[in-house]
Amino acid sequence: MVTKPVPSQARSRSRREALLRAAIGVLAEGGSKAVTHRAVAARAGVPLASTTYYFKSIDELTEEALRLHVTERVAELEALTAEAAEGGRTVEEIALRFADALVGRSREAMVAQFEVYLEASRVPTLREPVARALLAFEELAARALAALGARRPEEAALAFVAILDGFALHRLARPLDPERDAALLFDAMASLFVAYAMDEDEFEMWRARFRRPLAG
Amino acid sequence: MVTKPVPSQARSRSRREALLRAAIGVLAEGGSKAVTHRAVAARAGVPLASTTYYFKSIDELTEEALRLHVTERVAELEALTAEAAEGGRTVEEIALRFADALVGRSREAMVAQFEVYLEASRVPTLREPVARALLAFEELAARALAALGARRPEEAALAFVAILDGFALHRLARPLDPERDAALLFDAMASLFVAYAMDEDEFEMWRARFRRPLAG
DNA sequence: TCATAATCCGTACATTTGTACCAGTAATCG
DNA sequence: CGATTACTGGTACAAATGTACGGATTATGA
Repeated sequence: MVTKPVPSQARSRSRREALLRAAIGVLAEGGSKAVTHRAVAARAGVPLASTTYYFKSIDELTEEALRLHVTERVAELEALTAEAAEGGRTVEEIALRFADALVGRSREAMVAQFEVYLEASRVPTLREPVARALLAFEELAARALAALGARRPEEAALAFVAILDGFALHRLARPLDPERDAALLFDAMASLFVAYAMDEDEFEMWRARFRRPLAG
Repeated sequence: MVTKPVPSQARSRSRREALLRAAIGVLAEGGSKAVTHRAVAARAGVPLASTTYYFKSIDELTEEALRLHVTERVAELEALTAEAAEGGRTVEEIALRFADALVGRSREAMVAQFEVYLEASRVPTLREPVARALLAFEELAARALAALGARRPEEAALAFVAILDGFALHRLARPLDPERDAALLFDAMASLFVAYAMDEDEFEMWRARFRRPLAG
């Protein structure tokens, strides 16, 4: 049994998946130190031995769970991208949908996503799916920005995704009033829209104001 | 020995601190599951028993290490805030210093900071120092923005800190070319500056462009 | 200087955890 | 239907880990 094949029986496949989802849940609740065979098995409602039957080690289980999580994220986002491309919506609407898809998830899902980011900085195998996920996020933003004639839409897209993740991370670390938080995020997104929609000359003109020294 | 007092001897205090710093290092390298008594003691170069002598449990050790980390961060930032308030600098210079202080740290320090954010979403004791740290970051940004006559400087500051942390998080998860990354971040910060420096009316005028529907 | 408290550190031990084992059951395929 | 394979799940056990213990050493203060 050098490499474990994908289970052939339906019930078995669903068990395997249940284990992966349980692992995400445990991770979000208690952090990576809480992800043990026993905790995952208990949450998935399967016997302990199932975990070692389906996965070579606990690390492999965790890693595959994280991969599944980002892969599903990408699929969602790709569906949304296709929908946005149909046209007939305002940028603001798209921005809201976009923010919601990226950052309007359950606390659990957001914690898991950020755990993936951090884990990717340590585990090379996770970098590729994480990079794909970020790219999918950015592509959606870039598409909307390009349709608007924004300056450097691909680069602006990086800024959008960054500010969304930044807000989400801060919200986890320091919860604010949800309505205020949403309003602030929306305002920040609108601001980015405005600045990136200018052409280079216009932008440079505004920017010159910030090259002057400040009075203390 | 219900509560452990602060050590009275100098050597002892420095050992205790060495343990806390070692814990941060271990955490950044291997995640929270790597933070064990033995790993921390080995990294700090002290015997295993020191860890239980100074700390009631491994969780307490971890938590205090994280608290120390954010507290030091706040102190750095407060020093920088004072320096920025002296005047005679351009906003761009301040922005660069600000970005550097927040996000230009070692990979290790950044990973640790984000681990704190996630841990704060689970451990209530961490919320207060994390909130103080975020506030310190935001205050520095708000001060510069206010000096510039920016619209709603406190709210704009939230956006700045969010975009900085977002970029930093993405950089960890998916390293880009460092020069390109820095240029993108700088451009994004400049864009936010521009948008938040407009007055409400001007901003609304620009924003109207984004209320129109998009062509697919 | 002496007594008392603080600190040190090797070691022991119970608990938790990862992982292997294997007898049994269910599915699959010829 | 029979045999072969896939899966199940209880249990065992070695390794890692958290934590306690207690005697040796060092600082502190009267």
